[in-house]
This record gives sequence, C-alpha cells and structure tokens, in this order.
Amino acid sequence: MAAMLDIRLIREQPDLVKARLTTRGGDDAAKVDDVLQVDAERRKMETALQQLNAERKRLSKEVGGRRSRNESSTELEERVREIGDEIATLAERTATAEEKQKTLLLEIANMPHTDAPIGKDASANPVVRSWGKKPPLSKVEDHVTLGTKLGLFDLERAAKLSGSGFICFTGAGARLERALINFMLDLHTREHGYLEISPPFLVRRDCMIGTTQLPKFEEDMYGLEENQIFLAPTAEVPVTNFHREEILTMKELPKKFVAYTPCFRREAGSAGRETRGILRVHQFDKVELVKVTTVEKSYEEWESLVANAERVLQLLNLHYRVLELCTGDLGFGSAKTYDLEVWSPGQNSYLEVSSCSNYEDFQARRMNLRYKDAEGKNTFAHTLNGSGLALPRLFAALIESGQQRDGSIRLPEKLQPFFGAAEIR
RNA sequence: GGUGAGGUGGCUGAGUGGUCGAAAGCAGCGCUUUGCUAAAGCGCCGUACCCCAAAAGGGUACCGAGGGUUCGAAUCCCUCCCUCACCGCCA
Repeated sequence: MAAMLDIRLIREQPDLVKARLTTRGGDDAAKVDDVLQVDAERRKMETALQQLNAERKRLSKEVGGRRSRNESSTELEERVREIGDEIATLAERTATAEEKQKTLLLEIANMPHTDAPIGKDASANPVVRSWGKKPPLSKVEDHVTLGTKLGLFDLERAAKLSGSGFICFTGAGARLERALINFMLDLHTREHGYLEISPPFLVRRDCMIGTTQLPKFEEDMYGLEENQIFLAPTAEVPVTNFHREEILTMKELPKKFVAYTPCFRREAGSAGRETRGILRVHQFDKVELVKVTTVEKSYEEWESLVANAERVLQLLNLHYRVLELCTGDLGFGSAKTYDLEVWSPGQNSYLEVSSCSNYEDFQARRMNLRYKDAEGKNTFAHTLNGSGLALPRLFAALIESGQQRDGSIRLPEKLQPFFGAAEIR
C-alpha cells in the first residue's frame, strides 16, 4: 500500500511520530490516532479474510479431487459458496478500511528532521549564512519600471492573452530569460555533473501523488480532468518520478538530474498585493535540481545540492542569504529545507529563488522507488530537490542589481557570453 | 482517430479452468571438480502483506490495472492503461 510515513513506525512509536509532527503545528498528530485505529481494525479483518481464503482454497481443491473421481461434491460446493459470500462482504469491508487508511496516510505530513529548528512560522527561520553585498545604488527603480521602460516584458498584453499573473517576455527580456536558462543548465551539467532532462510538462495523477502535490494540494494545480493529467507545477514532479516503481542498484546512486521546464501554479488564494510585477505568476520558468540517493548519503548530497544552487548566484554576483526553514514553515513532504533568498533592491527585501529540500524516503515510499542496499535488501531511496534557480525573481533581482545611472542594465560578466552583450539599453 | 497483435518472475519464454507462485533457459549467489582460464555437476535464487513478543514457523495475495462469471481464474467475459505494427492526420 502506498503510504508516506511508514505504518510500522507509526504502530511501534506513535508518540515519537506525534511529537515530531506537532512541531509543524496543525493537527497531523491527531490523524496519527485515526490511522492507528483504522490500522488495527483493518488487520483484524485481513487476518480473518485470509483464513477464509485458505479454507476456500482447501475445499475447492477437494471439489476438484472428488469430481475427477466422479464422487458427489454438491454439499462441499454449497459450503464453499457460503464461504465465498462471507469473503465478499469481508473483502469489501477490508478494502474500505484499507482505502481509508491510505487516504489518512497520504494526508499526514513528513516528520521534520530532529535537527530542524523549532518554530511556528517563517519569522522563526534562522539565517544560516549570507554572501555578497547589496549593490550600492544611488537611485533605485524596481523591475517593473525597468523592464517596462526597456521593453523586456509586457505585462498588460500578457493579461490580455491569459489574464493577470502571466508574463510575456519581449526582445532583450526574452533573450535574457533564455540566456539565464542556458547559463544555469551549462553550469549544472558541465561543472556540477548533473544529467540534463527535458521532461514532459504534463504528468499523470500518480506522479503528482508521488511527489506529494496530491491529494492535499489539488486546488493549487492546473489539471485537465477529463484525462486525469496535470500541468506540472515544478520539474520536480516528472524528474523525481523518472525512476518511480523501479529498483535501482547502489552503484548507480546518487542520480543527479537537472531540468529546465515552465511551471504552472494556480496560486489560489494569493491574489492581491505581492502579485505586482513578475514575482508571483501562474507560469514561470525554472531550472530544477533533483537527486536520488542512498539513505546514508542523503544529507551530504543535500548540502552539495544547495552549494550547486548557490553557485548560480555567486557567479552572477548577486547578494543572497540562506535560511533554514523551521518546523512550522517546512513544506508538507520535507524533512529539512534551505531556502535561498536573493536581494532585490527594488523590493528592498529578499526574494525566495530556491527551496532545497530533503524528502528522505517520503516521496520514495509514495512512488515505490527503491534500491538494493549493501545487504541486497530493497530499501526506499531518499529524494532531494531544489531550484537552481527559479527565473522570474532571479530576472528581477538581476536587472535591479545591474541598473546604471543612465537607465541601462549592466550584466554580470559570466552571463555576457550567453546573452551576447554586456548590457541592455 | 482507425485496424490488428500483445502485456507472465532481473531477462527470454511455456502455460487456455483445479494439485501453478507459476515449466524451461539465461543471468546472479554458494559449494564441488580443475594448475589458471574455460567448462561441468549439485544446491539456492520474486514481491508485498498478515499471524506469532521475537526467532523458527505458518498463512494470504500478486501472471499490466480494475470489475465479472465459477465451488475454483494466469487461463473465460467486460472496462481501462500501456507497448508494438500498419493506415489516416499533423507540428
């Protein structure tokens, strides 16, 4: 049965599980008790059901034997038919209980890592480190003003095409978007050793469940219901699910993937402020890093994944800081997360451009992704992912940080070959 | 979109209503023989779940998925998914 937290762990150490879930806030701890109750009932029924099945199997063979000997078997057949009826009712009840247990399990969040800082919301996220300095600007325009003035994007016409919350890059803006994508893909493939993947953008329901977008967050996703297919909200979905239902060998781990895709999000409930410009939109480009690792190596790989994402900002010479998410702010499936926030002169604040999470075996359990460990046992892999990086906010920070007194934008040296010029004017 | 053929264990591939969790071969693991290699012989070799305090042991389910027929389904019927081939259409 697909699950998320290991039901055996829940059975054996319910108090531990509840205590760790409680650090998130919310009521997932209460769901643990519900699961335990359903689990106990389910197992009782399952045992009874198996005994009935065994009996039917035995008697049916006996029927076969008698028939081949031309002996009467009518009373036996009658008896088996009765057992069959019992099995049918019990099987139905067992299936219902199983379904209920699965539903509950799918909606319980992952346990935060024991080292994750305790806190109730984003204000309690500690800053782990920061890099670079805020650029010294005498006069600051924000990205909307800059971008509009220089013709880098056209938000009004984007709205005409698709409604609010969409970007239409134009001219040098479109070129800059493309340059950033290529710059990041080249960096991660050539210098950091990731395998580039160009996946489908539409994915099946199973995949969305695998990476935890469903069932809990369906209202945030664009779905084409008639086909039960969804627009991926992040490349994490198709890429992490790449090896779903597989058993990998230890020597092919870690798997390191990088993918550029557009990302589609309804952002339901976030209409209002904060939506000005290109900082929160329904469709945006992102370069995503994904790793599949062994249990032993996952935190080591997580740190290096974060370092790989940070490298983008360093090479672009953008000031940023690294936050660790506290338990109350941690995403549903994550055990531990670092956020990268780039400095935006125009917003006079930091913008999240990457969220790097270790899901441990939470996603792997859901997608049945395993590997043979050193003893040859099938073990759920650990999955990690992080943006490397998300484009619109990076774009905004980049043009704001590079703005010159004369209204032009100076591009970082490393990006110039990809863009084909040193500045935009 | 149409027509046809298929989906069986890590792989190949038998099996068309009962004793089949599934022949055989290959690959893998162990042992024996051998001066090494090669080869041969023998044995082992799926997953999940349940019972049991645990081990030992026992049991159930799984032959693409889900339903149905039957005393009994890998095997018969229905629906769906997927693969392959040809045709049509199309970036």
